[in-house]
Amino acid sequence: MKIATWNVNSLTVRLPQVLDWLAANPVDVLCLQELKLSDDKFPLMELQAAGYDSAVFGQKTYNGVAILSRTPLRDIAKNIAGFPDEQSRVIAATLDYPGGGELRIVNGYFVNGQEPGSDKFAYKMAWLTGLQDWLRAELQAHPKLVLLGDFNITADDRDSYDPVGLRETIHHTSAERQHFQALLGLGLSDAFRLFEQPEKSYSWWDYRMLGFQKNRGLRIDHILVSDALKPAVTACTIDRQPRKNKQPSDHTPVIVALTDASSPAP
DNA sequence: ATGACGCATCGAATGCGA
Repeated sequence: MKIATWNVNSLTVRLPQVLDWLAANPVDVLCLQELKLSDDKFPLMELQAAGYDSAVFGQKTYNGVAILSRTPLRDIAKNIAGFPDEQSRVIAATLDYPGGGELRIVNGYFVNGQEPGSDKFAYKMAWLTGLQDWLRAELQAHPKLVLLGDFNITADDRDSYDPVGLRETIHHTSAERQHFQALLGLGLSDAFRLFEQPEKSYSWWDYRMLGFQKNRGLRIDHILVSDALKPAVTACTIDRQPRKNKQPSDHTPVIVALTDASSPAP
């Protein structure tokens, strides 16, 4: 099965591209971030016609997340239990795992943080701590779990086009990277780094200054798989194609492939 | 240090993203 994440930067603008992408890439699950629309504006029917059930946690103007799935979603949870939040940043759901048992999907639009030392950065730190505490329990309840989305964190220097020039700036600070490592410490693995990857692989490029054309990007969209799922991961790739569209999102999809069998292939 | 680009907000200029 295949699971993907994509920050679409306004689903209103990007819906045609999402439908085109799903037609060309019929993944089982697609997690979206930055819907920038309220639940009543969510294109439920269009996605249903494309074969996807949706769990939605929208918000007007900012944030907003959704999980699209070819099979029914249940036990939908919104935001981080125990961390009161005005902003719609997390949605979780459970589905049947083709190999047996069930699979928990946790889709997050992590806080940007703007600038170290700012109030927004403090919010990012608190949010990350809240996420970690909640995920510990989620992993207990759901051993087969995928945490994915727009993390707004580069895991290490390989994830940045300019790790030296941008050292300790937003998305590059040690504080953020320590939080990323803490998530791995819960029993999660960065699926992308389980495989050999091209150098300078990124998932986001600034709209300005020909960022994409010059490949001045960051890898900040991640897919983390739990220990129970790790043996089943067969590939993790970034699809740069949608970034070449007219009127693209500044992010592009990341996809993970899992074997359908509950035990790894020989 | 600022702006560059795109999206959202009622109607223009500003906030925000990363």
